[in-house]
Amino acid sequence: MFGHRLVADDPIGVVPTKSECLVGVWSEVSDRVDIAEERHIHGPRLRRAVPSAPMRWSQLFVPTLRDAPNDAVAPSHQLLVRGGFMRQLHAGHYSMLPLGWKVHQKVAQIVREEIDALGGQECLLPTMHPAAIWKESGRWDTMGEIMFRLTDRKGAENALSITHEEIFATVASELSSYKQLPQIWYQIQTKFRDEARPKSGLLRVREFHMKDSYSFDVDAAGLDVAFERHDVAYRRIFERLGVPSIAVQASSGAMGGDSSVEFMTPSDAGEDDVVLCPDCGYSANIEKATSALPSIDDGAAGELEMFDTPGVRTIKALAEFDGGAAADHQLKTLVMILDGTVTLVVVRGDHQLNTQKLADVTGAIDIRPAETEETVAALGAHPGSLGAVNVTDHPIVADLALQGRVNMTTGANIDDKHHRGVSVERDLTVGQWADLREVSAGEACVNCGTALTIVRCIEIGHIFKLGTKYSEAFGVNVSNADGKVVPVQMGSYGIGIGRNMAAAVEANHDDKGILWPMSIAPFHVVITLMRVDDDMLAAGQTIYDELRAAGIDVLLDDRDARAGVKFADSELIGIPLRITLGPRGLKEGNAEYTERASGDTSDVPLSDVAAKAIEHVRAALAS
RNA sequence: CGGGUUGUGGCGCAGCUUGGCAGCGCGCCUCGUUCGGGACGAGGAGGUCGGGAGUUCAAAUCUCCCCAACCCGACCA
Repeated sequence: MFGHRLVADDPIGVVPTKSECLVGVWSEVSDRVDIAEERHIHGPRLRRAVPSAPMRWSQLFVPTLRDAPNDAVAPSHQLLVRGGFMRQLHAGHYSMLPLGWKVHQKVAQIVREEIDALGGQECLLPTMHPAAIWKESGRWDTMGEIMFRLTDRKGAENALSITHEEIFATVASELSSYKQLPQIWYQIQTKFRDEARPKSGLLRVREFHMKDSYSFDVDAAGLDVAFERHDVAYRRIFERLGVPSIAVQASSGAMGGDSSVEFMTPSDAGEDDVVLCPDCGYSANIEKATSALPSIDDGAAGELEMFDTPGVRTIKALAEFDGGAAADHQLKTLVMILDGTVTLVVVRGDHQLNTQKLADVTGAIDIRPAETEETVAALGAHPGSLGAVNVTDHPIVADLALQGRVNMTTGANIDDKHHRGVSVERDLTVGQWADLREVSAGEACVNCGTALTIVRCIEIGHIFKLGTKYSEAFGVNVSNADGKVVPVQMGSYGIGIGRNMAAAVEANHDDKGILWPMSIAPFHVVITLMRVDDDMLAAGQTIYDELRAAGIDVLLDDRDARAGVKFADSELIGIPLRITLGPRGLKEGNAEYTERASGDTSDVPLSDVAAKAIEHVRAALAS
């Protein structure tokens, strides 16, 4: 009775040694005697080498599932749930189970090592912030609904951390001299973002760990160095994580600042489109990408003329209409509401507006298409007959591709009537020219003319040159070498830990399960016992001890289960190496050595198998 | 926020049309036989059928309201 309570109540690792227990109690829990003896014999040495408790699958909580939950679609989502790495609490919030947390910590540790290597100093800042600090930068208002806000008992407003530019800037306001610079500070800490639509398991969540680092330099040249160092470190991180990465030009969005680079990994589960030139290497997020357009001969500018177009409501219909015009000779007029202001956005008939580009060039925060009633109120006509000709009471933003175009056709702001002979610069009061159109696959690269491709990607990291936006808001000033007080140049750099864990699965899986890279595998090696008897346990234990002593992360599959179950589980959870001990091989003095990724299997003498695995793991980790 | 789908034991599902004992497969527990690729037999445990209200002698099933999750879109660092 007492013995059973011990098993139920005591977590692995605090089991008393045999000598501390009453004789007889332990006979009821014989497997625990093995653990106790192991700790008794090897405890001190293991404690130094590997601080964690011995890992026996029979004692591990790894709730694997034979079927994926039906609401999981992305491979990483399915496999991380099926493999017992995590469970969902509610939309966008996941509980990390022992296996999942182990991987998460390994990912975080790789990131930590690489940021340390570039001179980063780890900190930990609060996750709850007073509203005042966000009001100081202006982002209390501009961040919108993405920020979780809560009110405390005194009625004071607070925010949960979405990012930490403001908070690090307040810390940095203690900097006073260029002699203290450069500084790079970072943390690996929880972020909360009230995403409109959490999805795909860990790929888009509302609560997650991020490594965010911040650089502080006296001048732009210093910022360039910090940025470049992060660029290099990030590439190394993704390489170590086994996640293929592409660095692309990106929109800075709500971060502000001069320029930013995103790191992307190709995946159907992603949410971003990346424009790539297969020839010269041009790469940009579609929110930023441009392309070269063939020139169009419009002939000589004609006169503005209104004509009847009964029932014509679309670009396509006008192109087919007798007396109409091809789509690339039409103007598409989009009525948008930018921060409450009705704005006409004009692009070529066959082009699509990219709203992020519109946001970037106008600085607008809240952008939405106008409702039909708003459109009619503003222009006097319904969608399908809209145009910007002679409109002066609303701002007009036009795409660069329309500069110099003449003889264009567009809606006349009277239902069932259009204008032809439109000279864009003559007939439209364009307040702002900007690159607004979204690149399509097959268009020519701006650098080399090669046809561009578009690839779906997951954003796995993002680095920003912030400049002085936050240092000016928070008074982060230092004296430079000339004795002049200048605002510090800041950069910020983010990697989502859980998202990279998921991205690693997206990039490394097969029909049987996950193929973890050695660097972040929950265990490097699993020792699979085909039968759980004394001989087998003893043989497994010997190899286990050897691997543990070498610092290898090893799991002993001592479960009383059939071979197929053990094989399938170890393949599902993706342990890179498997040492199988079976009665046949044992009789001959051999173990079976299997690589998860290739499936290659060979017989290895029992006396050599641990050494082979150690060498294998070390080689994999060193690369 | 708009559109769509789905909520029934831990996971996967049937039952709902036509109201009438809450079922199946996997998993779990016990015993036995097995044991190198997700065994077999026997016995067992486990469910306020997402929640509330209503209709009815009777609701998983019909009606109304609400909630949640997922997918597409919008949005997004």
